This record gives sequence, C-alpha cells and structure tokens, in this order.
Amino acid sequence: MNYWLMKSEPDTFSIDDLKQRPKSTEHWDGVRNYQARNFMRDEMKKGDLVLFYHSSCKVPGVAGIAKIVKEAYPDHTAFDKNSNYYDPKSSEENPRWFMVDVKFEKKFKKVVTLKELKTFEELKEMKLLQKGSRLSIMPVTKEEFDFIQGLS
DNA sequence: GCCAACGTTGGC
DNA sequence: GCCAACGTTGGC
Repeated sequence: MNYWLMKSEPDTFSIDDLKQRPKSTEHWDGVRNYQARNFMRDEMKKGDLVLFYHSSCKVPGVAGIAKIVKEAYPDHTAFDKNSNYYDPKSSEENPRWFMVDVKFEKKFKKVVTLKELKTFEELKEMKLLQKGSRLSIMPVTKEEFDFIQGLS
C-alpha cells in the first residue's frame, strides 16, 4: 500500500466539499502535469491513503485523510471544450490525462499547517518541503504519513 | 536538441 | 500582488 499527498485549493474544493459529495467520493480531475499524472496512472492503487492538503489559501496545510477508491481512468474534462481543463491533444481514443476517485476518510480536528510541518526534523526529506516542489500529487512515506497523522 | 519566452504554482 | 521555481512551447 502506498501513501500520497494531494493538493487542492480549498476555495475550489476543500475536504469539507469532499465529505459532502455523494458517498463522500469525488473524481480527481484537472491534473495536467505529467509527473503527477504518472503517479496517479501508474502507482496509485485502490486502498492507498492520501493526505488531503489545502494549498493557495490563508493557512496551507494537511486538512485530513482520503482514500483511493478507484484507480486511474481517462479524465473526461480534457475532452470537453467548455471545461477549463480542456486539452485538444487528448482524445478518447488516446487519452493523455487521467484521474482517480477519492473518498473522504477523516478530517483533522485542526489543520496540520505547512509552517508546523517545516519545524520537524522527521519531515525534513518530505517532497512537499523541498525547494521548488510544486507537484500537486506526490508520494509520502509511511513514516511521514503516520507522523503527520500523529500531529493532528 | 537548445534555449528564450511565456505560463503556472503557491507561499508569503 | 510579488516573485522564485519549475514546466511547456516553439523557433531555429
């Protein structure tokens, strides 16, 4: 089983939004970065756990936990001309972008903030904290996952 | 294949 | 709103 961190802008889609979806499940569309796509398409497995990270907001940080409930399949928003995520280079015959389904697992009582994360020696190696790291989907180790959950 | 120009991310 | 860092595009 693998562990991940997935970023979302809470003004657009927060952990509360995820919880409120039917079956507390939503497809993770709009990923348009090859590295993030490859993680999703090639390595994410059903049952993997996800740190749900709030980015580009007042208090960035890990807001809770979600779970992968469906493995990668073509991201249909890439086919939709009216979508912000439309990509003419992706077709149904040869899809370029993929998404997974993610289910709400739990919300932390308080957000484990980015500021806080930066203070721990144990998390020094985290991809999230590396300079210039901007990936919206990245792997975390079991140790990092457990440690962060322990902070909540 | 190089690289300049441009676009995006995301913390601050 | 600024800007550093990184990704993508496209001319050559």
